[in-house]
Order: sequence, then C-alpha cells, then structure tokens
Amino acid sequence: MVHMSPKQSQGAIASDEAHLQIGEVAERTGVTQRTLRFYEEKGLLIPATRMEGGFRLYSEDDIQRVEQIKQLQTLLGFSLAEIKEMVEAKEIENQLRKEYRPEADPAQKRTQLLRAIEVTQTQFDLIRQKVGALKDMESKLEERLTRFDGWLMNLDKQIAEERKSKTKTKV
Amino acid sequence: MVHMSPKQSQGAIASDEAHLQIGEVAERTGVTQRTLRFYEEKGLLIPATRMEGGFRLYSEDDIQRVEQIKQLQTLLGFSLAEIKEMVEAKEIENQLRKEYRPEADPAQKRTQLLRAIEVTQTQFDLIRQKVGALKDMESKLEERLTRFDGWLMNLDKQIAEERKSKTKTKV
DNA sequence: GTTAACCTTGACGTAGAGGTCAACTATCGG
DNA sequence: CCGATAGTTGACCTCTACGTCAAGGTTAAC
Repeated sequence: MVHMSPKQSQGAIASDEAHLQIGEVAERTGVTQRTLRFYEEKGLLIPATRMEGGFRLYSEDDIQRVEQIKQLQTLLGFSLAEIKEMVEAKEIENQLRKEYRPEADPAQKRTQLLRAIEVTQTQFDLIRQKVGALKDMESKLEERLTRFDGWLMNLDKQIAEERKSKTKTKV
Repeated sequence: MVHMSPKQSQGAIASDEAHLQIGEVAERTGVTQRTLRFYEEKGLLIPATRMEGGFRLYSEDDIQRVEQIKQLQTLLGFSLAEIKEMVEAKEIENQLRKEYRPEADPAQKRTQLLRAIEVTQTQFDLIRQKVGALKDMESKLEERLTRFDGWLMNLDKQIAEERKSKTKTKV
C-alpha cells in the first residue's frame, strides 16, 4: 500500500469526520472526480474541509449525499438545480437536529424551517404525482405484455400448422 | 378564420388519418414545432404523409405519441434514444394489431414480436424498480415532514414563552 | 393572382452535465 | 529528501435537447 487514507488514526470515525480523499469517494460512489468537483462548483456537495495542501476531505455523510444525488438524478430525472434545493432542505434538518441545544435565534430558525417545509412538501407532492403516473404506465405495460404473450402463442401455433401442411404436400 | 385545417372534409376522422399540420399539433401538445421536427430527425415521430408542398401531416395517433414521449421524458427521465426504443415496441404492437389478417411472414413477425417483448419487459422492470425507490423516498419525506411539524410547534411554543418572559420583565 | 398566415430547410446558439487534457502541486513511504 | 501516486485549477470539448433567426416556398381565402 503506497498511499493510505490520510490520518487514519485509531478508533471509530464519526460520520461527519472528514477523512476521505476525492479518489476514494469517486471509487466508492461510482462517479468521477470531475463530477465531484462539478457538484462542488454548483454548490451541491461542498466538502467541509481540506488538507493543508488543498486536498479535499470528504466525510461518510458526503458519500451518502452523492448516492442521494445519483438517485434523484437517475430515478427521478431531476436537474442538479432542483436537487440542490432538496439537498438544502435536508441540510437544514441536519443543522436543526444537531443544534437542537445551542438555541440560537428561534425566530430565524423558524424562518429556515418554514422554507425547508415548503421545499419538502413540494418535493413530496411531486413524488406522489410521479408514483401515480408510473403505476399507470406499469399496468399498461403489463397488459401489453399479456397481449404479446397471447400473440406469440398464436403465431407459434400458426407456424407449426404451416409446417405440418408443407410436410403433407411434400409427402 | 383564415387558414383552416387541410381537407377537413365531412365525416369522422380515423385516428390514423393524417390531417393535422404541425402548428396545430404543437398547440395541442404544448411542444414547439422545432421539437416536433427534432423528433422527426431523431426518428421518434415521423408523420406518415406530407402535402404536395411538403407540409407535414400528423394524425391523432401522433398526438398521443407526443404525449407519451413527454411523459417518458419528464416523469421517468429517459433520454430520447431510450424513448425511441420504447416507442418502437409500441409501433410493432400497432402493426401486428392491424395486420393481424394480412398474414405476411409469420416467422418474421415472430422475430419482431420477440424483440418487442424484450424491450417491453425491460421497460416494465425498470418502472417497477423506480416505483419502489420512489415509494421509499415518499415515506422518508413524509416522516421528515412530520418531524418538521413537531419542531415547528416546539419553536412556536418557545417563541411564545420568550415573549411572555420579556413582557414580564418589562412590567 | 395576391397576400397573410403557415410551413420548409439550414445554420448557428445555448444550457445542463459532465469529459478530457495540461501544467502544477501535495502526500507519504522509503 | 525524492519519487510514485494522488490531487488541484483552468481551459476547452462533447453530447443532448432543443431555441432562434434567416430566407424562401405553400395554402387558402379573397
């Protein structure tokens, strides 16, 4: 092993402790390094820290996030801009979750929370809509498959009979 | 009315009778004319006929098709290339449906049918997968909304109390 | 047969989501 | 301290799915 993960000291790693370099994140998530840097440019996934030299350091949480982004993209066809909004809503949740004690400014928290609720609600509605439409398609496709199967059997019977009659005329 | 739809003779129009110009199709489907021409370029939606002068003539079926394409795009995030495959499977169905009599070459039909079945099956599986993942997200979002609501109520209580204590010290 | 409204092809532009060098710089084991 | 491996920014390229003119041909009502 030539280049071990940086400062992999002993003990468990907290999920928010940044200790992964971009290469490993890329490998583990299946996206390229370019993509990770691109996400950063777009404000979707900004690694919390860097090493002295400027190397990005990601946390386990970040890996989760990449996976989430991928899902939202491929499964739902959301744009990165839309995904950014969603991810931000989740970010707010994380923050409120952790700082449930530091009681900063409740009024400001409230505003943030309202925003998060709005985004999440919109997202939720959209997903319900999609699920509905998808189920619709699903049943239609199922019907079609059934029809196809019937036709296939018919065709096969037809072909078999044709062959039989040919054999007859031959003999 | 200056420019009526072409040859709108009397009687019912069969869904496969091409009688719509591109402008009307665009209007009715909500996509632009450019998009329709683009689909044609890509082989996704080729209007069956043209007028003498070269004007495209679309059928009611074509409108359905545009709608289907839109769904596949926005709901499922498929690329036009993927959609082309799917649309072709449906095309095969239509053909087999209509030529159920002309009994051309059963063996060839069989090959086509098998291909259509394959594509449809793949599509079906993919959709089931997506529905599953979406439902997952749906429930997670629902939980989150519930949490948010709880927090909001808490915050509001907090804010109310804060105000009360301030009033007290004021008085 | 003219004319307004509609359509044609062609060419170029663009936004989103990265891919692909290139030229450097960091890290770390030895 | 040195070299192999990994990472950094910057600039330009690509592919998809159209948008946007431009210049000219068609249709149909008058």
